[in-house]
Amino acid sequence: MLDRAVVDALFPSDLPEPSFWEEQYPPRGLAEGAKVVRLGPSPTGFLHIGGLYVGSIDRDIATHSGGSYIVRVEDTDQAREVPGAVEQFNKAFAYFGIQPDEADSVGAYGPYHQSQREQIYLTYVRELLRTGHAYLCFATKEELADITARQQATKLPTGYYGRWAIWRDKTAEDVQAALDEGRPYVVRFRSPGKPGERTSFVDAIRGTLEHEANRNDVVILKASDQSPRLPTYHFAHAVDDHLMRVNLVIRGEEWISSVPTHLQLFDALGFDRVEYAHIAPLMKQQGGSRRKLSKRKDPEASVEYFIEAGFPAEAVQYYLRGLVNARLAELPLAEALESPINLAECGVAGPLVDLVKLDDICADYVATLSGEEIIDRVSTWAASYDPELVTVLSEERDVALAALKVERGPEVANPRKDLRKWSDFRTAYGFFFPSLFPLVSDKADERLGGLPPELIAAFTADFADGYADLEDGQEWFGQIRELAAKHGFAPNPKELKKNPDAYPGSIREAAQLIRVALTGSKASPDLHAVARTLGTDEVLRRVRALAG
RNA sequence: GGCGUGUUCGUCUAGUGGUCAGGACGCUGGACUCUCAAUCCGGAAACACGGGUUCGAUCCCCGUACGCGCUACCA
Repeated sequence: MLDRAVVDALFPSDLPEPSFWEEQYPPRGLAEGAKVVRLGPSPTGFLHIGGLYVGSIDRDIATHSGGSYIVRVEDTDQAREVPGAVEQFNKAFAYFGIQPDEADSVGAYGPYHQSQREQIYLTYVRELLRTGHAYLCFATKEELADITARQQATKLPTGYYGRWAIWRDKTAEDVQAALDEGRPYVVRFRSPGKPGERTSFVDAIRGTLEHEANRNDVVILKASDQSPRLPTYHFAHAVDDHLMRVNLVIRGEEWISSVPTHLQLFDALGFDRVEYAHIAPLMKQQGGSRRKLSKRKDPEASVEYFIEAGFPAEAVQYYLRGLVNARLAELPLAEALESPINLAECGVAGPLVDLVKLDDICADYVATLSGEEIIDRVSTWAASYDPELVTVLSEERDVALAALKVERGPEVANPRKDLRKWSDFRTAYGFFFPSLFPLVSDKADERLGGLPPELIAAFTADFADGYADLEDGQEWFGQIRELAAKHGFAPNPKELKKNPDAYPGSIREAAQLIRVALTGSKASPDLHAVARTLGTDEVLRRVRALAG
């Protein structure tokens, strides 16, 4: 063990003692059962959907227990940091309405960026060094690589432990000599783990878990020749979660294997242990098997994907909460968003993200919205992603409202479900706006179903010439019915089926001509309603374009 | 390799020592219908495998297989 004087000389002379930080960040005095939780995103790119997933669990637990939800940016790997990532995170969380109680400049337990907590970490590193729970390691990258290679060659567990921990028991003289040479070093934790020893701990989701005790002398403070001098995740977790008075750590299940290390660290530092809850990761189907959603390979792994496409935040939240607790998926949306998440009910296997199911949920959700609400939401989305649409919506709000009245609204028993996300609006309802509608004039257009051009021309011309803007739906459609008969279409699909060669098509195909002419689509809301909304002039303009 | 963790219809899952193993999405047949969507009625579809324990196991125990994770001065 190094002399205290030697240890202290490695640190700034004005570095505070642990008691200083303990007083600065006192216990919170919260009510019994209140959970203080935190999310620790790394600013290495866009927010992963898993971050949103765990963040919504954190937010929920903190809210329902009367605790606090902290976002602490874990930027200890400065090399991997991506500029602007933190802003992206904030934007993404804001979109989904998951706001922390403490983050950045808000909260008494900050700073909330690990890179700004150097002094705090150094205090505790010095403390571990003073008490012999940690030591200086001057091993080079080459030496470490060599150790790993030899361990692998002899099928030994890899790591810095036992006889492989070459600096663990060096004499004070050797350390001093290396120091005098100015060699860079890291600080390693002196693990108390014994060979064969096992530890167990309770996970709030999985119950009692057993694991080999940690024997690795993990690095707790990175290289001495870097500034700022930052800790590894393990050490930062112990120090930050203690000082921020976090009492429940909710994180991905990839951390389960590290818990024995974390427990040793908490003990060595004299901190009370925290409760853990390890969440199964969101998965992705890959051929016959499944794997973790990857930001690089899967666009839907990034929260950006959902924001850009304009998925309704509530629907995504609802879907995610249903994955967390299946019980919530059975509840109506509003109730499910209110009903508390229960950690004990969390699944232990990683669920597959099912975009098709999400679509279904979104369609159901949007169907409950009023036309006004939809226009507002679409406009908000389009402000960032479809500027032309914003202009159209604001200049022709009345048209948009009329369009969204067709087979929609509170008085309609079974509203249309053709809107899943805000970006669907243009394709589903864009045709209502003359400025967004390209006329259909090519009779060979595949949307017209391959009918003979002369027939198309004759039928549509006839329709336009005799068109009456009738109020009654049946009467209005009578026009198509009569013309269909006149031009030789079968009166109904069954008749056509019986005698396929006798007709060019059934009334379906005939109606479809008008539909495509008016909407440019093979699928649209009720034709009569569309025509009434468009107005006679516009109907004639569109039909005549096809008549040629 | 070692350690950990997981495995019920295609997917999300409910569930129990004796159940016709339930629901939802998707798929599919039909009804309705001018189309699409919606809606309604129906259908196919699962306890990973092998041993135990037991009168009986999807459920309890042990293996095996497979998936995932950790085994970094990444988190």
